[in-house]
Amino acid sequence: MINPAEILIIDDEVQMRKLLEITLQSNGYTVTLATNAKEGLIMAANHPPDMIILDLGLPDEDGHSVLQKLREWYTNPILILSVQSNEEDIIKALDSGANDYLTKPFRTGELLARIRSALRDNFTEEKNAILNYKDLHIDLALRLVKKNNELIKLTATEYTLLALFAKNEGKVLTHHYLLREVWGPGFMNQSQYLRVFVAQLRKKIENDPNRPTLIITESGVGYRFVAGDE
Amino acid sequence: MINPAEILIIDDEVQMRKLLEITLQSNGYTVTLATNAKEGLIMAANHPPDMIILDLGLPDEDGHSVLQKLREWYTNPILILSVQSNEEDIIKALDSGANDYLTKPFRTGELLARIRSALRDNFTEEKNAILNYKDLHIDLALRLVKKNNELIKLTATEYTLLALFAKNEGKVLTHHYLLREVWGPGFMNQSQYLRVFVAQLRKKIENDPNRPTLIITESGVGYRFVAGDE
DNA sequence: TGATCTTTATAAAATCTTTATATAAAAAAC
DNA sequence: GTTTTTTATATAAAGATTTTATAAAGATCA
Repeated sequence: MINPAEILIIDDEVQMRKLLEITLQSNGYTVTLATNAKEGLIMAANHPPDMIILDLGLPDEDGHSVLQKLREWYTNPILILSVQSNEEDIIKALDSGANDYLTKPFRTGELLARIRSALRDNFTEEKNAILNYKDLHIDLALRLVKKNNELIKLTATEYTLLALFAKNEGKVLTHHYLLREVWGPGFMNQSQYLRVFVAQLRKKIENDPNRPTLIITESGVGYRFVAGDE
Repeated sequence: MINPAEILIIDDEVQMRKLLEITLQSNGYTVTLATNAKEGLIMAANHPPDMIILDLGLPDEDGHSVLQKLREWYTNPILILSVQSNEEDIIKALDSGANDYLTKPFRTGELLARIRSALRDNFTEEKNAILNYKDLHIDLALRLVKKNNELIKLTATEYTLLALFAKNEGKVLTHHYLLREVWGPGFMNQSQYLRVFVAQLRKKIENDPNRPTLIITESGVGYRFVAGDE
């Protein structure tokens, strides 16, 4: 995961908070903690996390009420933790907008799996990367390239090549590597393809195609996409 | 609920099937039944439901394997039912793309609440939906399309395709994706269907079908529906 | 029967591949 | 160090191929 998901935990028990914090952090998540309903609502509002884990048994306010207040505006997943295992509580929580409901004590592995499941949809799409280099914008989700806010029309191959460059900003990519990734393993000695398509890309994205600043030639090796100025 | 959600149940036990069928039907869902893995996969492919309830203990194929095969193309919620309550099974299923996991015996009310929760996200989109692009109005609830306030007559397939485009405004949708969503996974290389129906749609919704501005061709990749000008 | 979907045929457009040639960079020779 | 030779790169443009658009005929379904 490139950007670790941020998870807000709202729970009043010290031990449970500690357990969750350690478990989630050691699995790569960024964790923020709230010890009661009021604090939790404020923290969620100030800096909306990617997911909330909410204990229903809070000292200062009924958990169901907290859930409802959150759902008035918060759209990311909410997972409920509770000692209550009676059906009414579960139904009420799920119908108030909770995405999942786990009863304490729970198994850590299962909790983590349910978190992954809940985050899966929201996370694959959202943080899907819009790359910005100088006046060049590459939206990988929309498959769109803009220069100075003007749409640039690229063919399928040109786009694949540019996206590959942009995802490896700063790195030298060898001819072999580029040919294999874009055209397939059977084309690894068709260096001429690469020259033709790099020239076409430069014509479309460079300010002065004769003096390229984005796609740099590394003679005898390959090409390098750079964002740094000059 | 205006259009009742269609739920496919894949379970080999007669009693369980009957219980689920009656419970779900009496709650307004449309239910289809499969008694084994093979049948379930075929039914899901032929007519993709809004949700699948999958029993992991099927006689003819391992449930985890069925889940993986479904997730290769099926994007709506999948809820797992199983007698297995061991952690490995739960984690494996959730990480393979299941949205929820319930162990038998389960409480009916909780099952229904979890179904509502799973369907909620997928279904709320459809309710609120009147999409306006330029002089084009698409009412997803009423299945109506207007251009310059005049009703446009679309066939079922044309409408499904246009609605899919409109829901993904700006994104490039690949041939495979469009064919799978509109015709089903068995039609993924019938690109000609797509060309025929895109041409028909353009004739009906574009100002100048020869110079389309709404449905843009991305040669070699797919099509893109755009609302932004030019 | 009439509407819709599927298939076939063909023209047009877009893209990819190849060729040719000019230019630039690196290596070798002096 | 300078010049020559060799090798690598850039680019336009022609040719080949693939992809797309569209009409229209045939099949299917209610």
